[in-house]
Parts: sequence; C-alpha cells; structure tokens
Amino acid sequence: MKKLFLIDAYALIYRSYYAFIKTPRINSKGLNTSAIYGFVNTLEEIVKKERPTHLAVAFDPHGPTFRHEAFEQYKAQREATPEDIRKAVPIIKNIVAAYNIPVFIKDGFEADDVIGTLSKIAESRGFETYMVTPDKDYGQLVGGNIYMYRPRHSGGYEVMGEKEVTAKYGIQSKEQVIDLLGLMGDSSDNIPGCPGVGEKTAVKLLNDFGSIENLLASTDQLKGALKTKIESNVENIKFSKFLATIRTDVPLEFNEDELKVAPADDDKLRTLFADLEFRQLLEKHLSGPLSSGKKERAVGGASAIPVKKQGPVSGDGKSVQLDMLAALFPGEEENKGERRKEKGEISPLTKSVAFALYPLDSNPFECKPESIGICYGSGNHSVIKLDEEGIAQAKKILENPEIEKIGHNLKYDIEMLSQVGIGVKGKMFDIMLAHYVLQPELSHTTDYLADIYIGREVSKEELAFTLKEPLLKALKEEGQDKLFLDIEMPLVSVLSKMESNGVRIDSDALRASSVSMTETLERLEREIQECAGFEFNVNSPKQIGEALFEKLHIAEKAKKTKGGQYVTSEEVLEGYKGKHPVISKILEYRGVKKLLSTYIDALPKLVNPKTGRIHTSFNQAVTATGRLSSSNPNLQNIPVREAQGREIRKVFIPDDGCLFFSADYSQIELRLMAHLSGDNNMIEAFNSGQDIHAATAAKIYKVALGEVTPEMRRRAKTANFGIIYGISAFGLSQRLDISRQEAKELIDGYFATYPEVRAFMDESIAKAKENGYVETIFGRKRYLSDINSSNSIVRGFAERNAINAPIQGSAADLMKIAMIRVYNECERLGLKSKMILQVHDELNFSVFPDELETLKRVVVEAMQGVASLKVPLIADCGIGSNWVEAH
DNA sequence: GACAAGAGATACGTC
DNA sequence: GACGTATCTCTTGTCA
Repeated sequence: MKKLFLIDAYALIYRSYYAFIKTPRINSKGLNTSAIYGFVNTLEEIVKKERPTHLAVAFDPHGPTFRHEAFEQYKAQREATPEDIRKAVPIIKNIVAAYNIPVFIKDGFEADDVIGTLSKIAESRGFETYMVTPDKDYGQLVGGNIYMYRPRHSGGYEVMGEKEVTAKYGIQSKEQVIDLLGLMGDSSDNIPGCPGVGEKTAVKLLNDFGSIENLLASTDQLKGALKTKIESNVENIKFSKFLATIRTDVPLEFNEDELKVAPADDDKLRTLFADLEFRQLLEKHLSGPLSSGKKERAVGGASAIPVKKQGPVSGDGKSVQLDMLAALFPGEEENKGERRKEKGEISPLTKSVAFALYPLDSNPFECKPESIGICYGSGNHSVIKLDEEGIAQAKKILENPEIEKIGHNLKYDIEMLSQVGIGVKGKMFDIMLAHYVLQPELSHTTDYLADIYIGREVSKEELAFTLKEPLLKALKEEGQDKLFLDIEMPLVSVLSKMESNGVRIDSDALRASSVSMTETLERLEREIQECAGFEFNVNSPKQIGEALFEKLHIAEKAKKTKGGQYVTSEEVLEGYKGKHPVISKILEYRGVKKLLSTYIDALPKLVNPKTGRIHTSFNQAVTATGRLSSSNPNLQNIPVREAQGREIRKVFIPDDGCLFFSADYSQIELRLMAHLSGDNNMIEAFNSGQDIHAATAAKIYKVALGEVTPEMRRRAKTANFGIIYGISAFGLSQRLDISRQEAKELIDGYFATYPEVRAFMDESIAKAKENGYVETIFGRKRYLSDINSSNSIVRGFAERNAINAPIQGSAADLMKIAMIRVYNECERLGLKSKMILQVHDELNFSVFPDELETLKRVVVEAMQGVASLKVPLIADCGIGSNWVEAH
C-alpha cells in the first residue's frame, strides 16, 4: 500500500510555537527555536513510526489567496505573524530541503487547498493519505482512504477518518464540518463564524436544519436570542462557510516519483541542527560524539506575543426617545439662560447642591464613604475627602435644611453617610427616581443617563445637577410632578430607614435545619440514582430530561423548551408522577434544594456582622408597574404557601423584648378593580364584607353563597387572580388544569357576573391604543408600544399589561403613601418601634409591647385611610413572636 | 488545551 | 402579570 503523508507546515509551526510559549526554546544566539523544534520532531516521529512511502510539505504562499480576493475583510482578520515565526520559517524550509522532502507552495491558494487537491488525486491513484495538521477544517476532506493525522497535545497522534470526525462533533456527515465551522468559527483559522454560537449550538442547528443554507432559509423557525444572532450575522456566516471550504481543484502537478521518501542529506541536517543547538536531533543524525558543548535552554517568562489592547467600548446603539430628549432640552436659548443665571452663585447663596459619594457601588452598610463630590452649579464643582475635617465641612452643607440636595440614588448616599454620622436634611431631588417615573422601563444608571442626555462622561454629581431642572420640567409636563414629589421622594427616607433598621433572623435555627436538610438532600440524591439505575446530576434540568425521556422512556412525546431541552418543570413532572417512582423523588429533591440553597444557606451569610441584621435593598426604580423590589437578599419571596417553606419565615424575629407585627391589605388589587371599573356587583360584594371568592363563585355558578363548594370557590379565586395578573384563557386553563373550553366558559361567566370589569378591561386597552400608555390613579404611566403589534402573542401581552398595570400600580402607589404616613406619624409620636419589611401589600414591624396599640392604630389608619375608594380598604393585622405567628 | 468569567436558559420562591 | 436568585450550560477571553 502506498502511504502518503501531507504536512501542513504553517499549522504545525504555529502549534509548536504556541505550545512552548511559556517556556520557549531559545538557543545561545537568542533565536526562538520552539517552532522549528516542534516541527522537526513531528516530522521525525512520523517517519519513524508511520514509515510513509511518500511525503510532502505544503506552505502557505506569501501573497494573497483567492480568499483575500473574494473578501476584503479576510485581510483584516489576520494578525501579524509573530517575529519569531517569521525568522523560523526559512530555517524550516532549509531543513525540509535537507530531508529531501518535496515542498508545495502555490500562489493564490493556501496549504489546505493544496493538501486537499493532492489527497484527492492521491486517492484516485490508490494511495492511503494522511493529512498532518491539527486544524479542524480538514475534517471535510476525510473519507475513503483519506485520513487526518492530528498531533495530540498530550503527545501521540490521533488518526481520524469520516467515522471519527462525525462522531467527534456529533454531526451526520463530513461535509457538515464546513457548516459547523461556518457557524461556530475557528479562531486558529481566522474563521469568524456567528458570534455567540459555539460548538454546541452549531451542532444543534445542523442536526435540526442539515446545512447553513437550509438554516438561513428557515430562520423563522428559530426563537429568541439565537434567532437574532443568526439573522444579524447572515453575511458573516456565509463568509465563514466560504472560508472554511477547502478547494480540491488547485492546478498542481502530482508526480508520484518525486513524492517518494528519499534519504535525508545528513550533512546538511547536522549543520542545521548544530547551528540550532538541537543536541538530541544532532545525535540522531550523527555517528560520532557531539562536538558542540552548547546546550539548548528553556527560558521562562518573556512572551513574544503582542498584547492586543482594547479601547473603551462604546454604547451599543441604544434607542434614544426623541420626545423625551425634547422634553429635557426644549430650547437651546432657554437652557443657556438658565445656566448663566446659576453660574457664579456660590456657597452662602446656594439654594441647591448636587452630591455623590465615592466609592460607588459598594454595600452602604458595610463601607464608609471615602470622598464626596459636590456640584453647586455648572463648572462649580469640588471633591472633599471625608476625613474628620471633610466630614465637618460636608455636614454644613448636607445637614442644612435650607439647601436642596440633588443626587442619583440618594437612598444609597443617605445610608452611607449615616456610617460617618452625617444626616441629610432638606428637600431632595433624586434624578434616578425622576427618570424612573418618566420612563419606568428604561435604564436609570448614571452611565445610561450621561450617555443619552449629556453625550459624554460626567461626574455623578455634575450629571445630577445638570439633569434636575429638565427632568422636573418633563415631570410637570407629563403631570407626574406630584407622583414624584409627594410619593417617590418622601419614600426615599422611609426606605433608607427601613433598610438600616434591618431584619433579625435566628441564624442558629437556620444552621440547624441546614444540617438536617443537607442530609435529606444527600439521601434523596442516593435514592434517585438507585431508583433510576444510573448516575446523573440531579441539579441539572438537562440531565433530568435526558434521564427521564431518553433512558427511562417515561413518555412517548415530551414537551421541549425553546432551547430544545426537555421541560422538567414541577408542573410537567407532576403529570408524570405515576410513570416512575423516581419522579416524585426528583420533585422532593428540588423542593428541598430550593429551600436550602436560596434561603437556609443563603440568609445567614447576609447577616451584617456589625448590626447582626439583614439589610436588604428595597429597589425603588426597578419594576415596570411601580412596585418595589427587594434584593441582596430578596425578602419579598420568602416561602409561605407550603408548611415546609413556612418554617423559614419562623426565623424572622423581632428585636429583643419586641413583637413581630404584621399588617396586610385584604384583596387590595381586587378592590382596586372594583373601584376602577365601578362594577356594582363587585362593589356590593366588598361593601357587604363577603368572602370575595365565594361571592364570585356564587354569582358565576348561580348558587346561594352557602352552597358554594370548595372547588367552585377555588375556580372563582383563580379567575379573580387571573384578572388581577391579566392571565389569558390559556393561562387560566393551565392553572386550573381544565380545558381551554371550560376556562372560556368560566371567563364568560365571570364577565356576566361583573360586566363593568369587562368594560374596564376594554377601555384600558382602548386607552393604551390611543395614548400609547396606561396610568394609575396617581398618574404613574406604563408605556405599551406593543399594543398595536400585528403579532397577536406580543399584542396580547401588551393588552394584559394594559389591564394589569393600573391595578397593580395603583396598589403600589397606595402602599407607598401609607408607608410615608406611617413613618411620619411614628416620627411625630417618637415611637421606638421599627418598620422592617414591605412585601407589596404587607408591612411588618418590630414593635415594643407598650407601643403596640398605638402603632397598630397608626398603621391601620394610614393603610385604610390612604384613599377613599368606592369600596373600603381593609388592613388585617397580626402579632406574634415571629413572622409566621404575626400572620 | 485548561480555566475563569459572563451570558443565557431553566426552574421556582413571592405578591 | 411583576419580580430576584440559584444552578447549569455554553461561549469567550486569557494564559499558557
């Protein structure tokens, strides 16, 4: 058998060079011989081990190839060849010549095209051909008697035929190697591929679509981020496929005799190796003893690779809301005039200052401010180091109630300043909150605001000072100045107080349950593995899916996620419970794992060592509807529904000698629905103090209140719930596990019962279509640009938001006002009890027993009296030694 | 090639 | 519907 080895010289050279990059081989003349050494060793080993009958080496030409001509950008892709490699190449060519191995260099073509062509010709002439290269793209050429011969990193070689290539990547045919590289790219070969698509995604796409052409023709079947990635990179992908395609039609002479392995010119080799100081190789080609005493040495450290420096990354083409900009900067002249007036006003006359604390972005309860930047007017700007003297200086300004304080996320500043004994007094203006009120769904970071409204980098305090007036003007124009000034701004102090109060937890109790639950978890894991009969990661939804549906075959057809994985959600697994005993164990495992990792093990870590309390962040500028959110940790999703989860609430405790007091609005959203819709039936149900779900059930099913069954009430409750959250008929049918038809009938019955609710929903949608937004009782807006979308799913989403946002948002507004009132009244009365948590419709306190009755009265009056609606607002109270007992 | 960081997906806790 | 967090998986950049 004729055995031909074709060596891709540059591929081996690069690989050898980088393999020794940490400890390059450098001879006494300072020459980096890594590439040469690696290349020669590979060559020697092939000759020794594989005993080829024929041999050739291919080099890339110096000039451009057909790829360059087809695509300008190809040139730009290439990085300069490292100096050490450029120096090594002529020496390698000399060595190859000394070995008497024929060399192919073809202008206009790269080495892989030459090797591709040679291997095809060789195949037709009965050769067994091995292409020596680490490059993946050669995979497309294998098959028949053509193999890849890949040097392994760990030493040794890997021979790959078609079977090995397709198996390695999990593709169907060797031709798909081209498509694979076209999608995932190959950095070593300068093929860009599609950004964000790697091997896994590329393989999945090829298994679904077969080829790049078919994929690009069917992008409508893709979803989400992947769809965007593919669609915005069509040219890139086509280009990459072109680059990855190896030509096999290069015009070449294939002279069998010239390729025959011939004896090396040992004299020449000895000279070369001696010069390079390759001692071992020299010995191989030398009969006598080594004459040169010099030794090769490995040098660590210095790398010859040029370091690529990255410049600052610019913004990613965010869409600027033009009308918003116009509102902010209405007229150049007017604006200049305002600024001129302010310039020159300094300290004693200053009415307002903007300030910011540094460092930014640290934990305000753990970190003291190092300096404060203060801006008195455009151009009037100073930074004070917060040493003893600086603190005194800052106090004069910040604690002067006559001076308005402007800032960005003032709650953070207030909390941090309290660390050094500074209390901020006077009127406040938070540009983050102003922007949140104006555009709740946009970003409100300083970076974003500076980028969009200033257009350059500015200090935080200067940004705040500059944006205050235009934002206030915009708020007035939108009729949102009251919402901002009377609700959001006063709430800042309430929240900073509540956050600094913190919540006490019984860490010891948590640690105790951690121990026993960890044991439970380990036991369950063992049981799951035993029950399934094989091992897998129970934390991995992917592996659970594969285990259940591919190995245990618990179902014929399985629901898949958009990512192509099996859905293994609780909802789905519940449905398969009877199919295999492992399923309920997995569900149990999941439940325990969730509690353990999200709460039991996480909460004690977040206890502040100084205060012994957890200080969550109540975020005031996050949600689209106006609700608060809570993070680090999220104390608004502490379990309550299941008994096991409720154990976690028990560790939330009041201060020593205090009680846990909780007050929550009863059905506030439904009451708002009754109010906003003006539906007499619903109003009547609330006014007569009925159980609203039972009353709803009685009306829908046309039975007396006393005849409502638990199932009827459950359905009515879910319907009420669905109305508030704006779920679809489909969502309702899923929640109740009833057919879509039954759900539709339920909804029809609901609307027959509460006709004005239906009318309100239609009006909300109509209003959104007309104005582009809906609003709460207090003028908080939610913009719904998708409300006129031609895509019914997208539009339906916006429509449900149109209904939900005024309800949920109004409830949030009411709670915020109530909190401000409670706070002010507690201050006025000098109560020592503390507000510690807000969970949307619930307020929690650590209360001193002697203040209990007073606080209870204050809280109930504030919550119930916050607004007079067409239905009464009811706050239910509870008291106990922990959060659970207070409910 | 190995490793870490970051992004995205999935699942699940609350109101 | 609105959130935040944990975990796994995959991509990408870095250091060799």
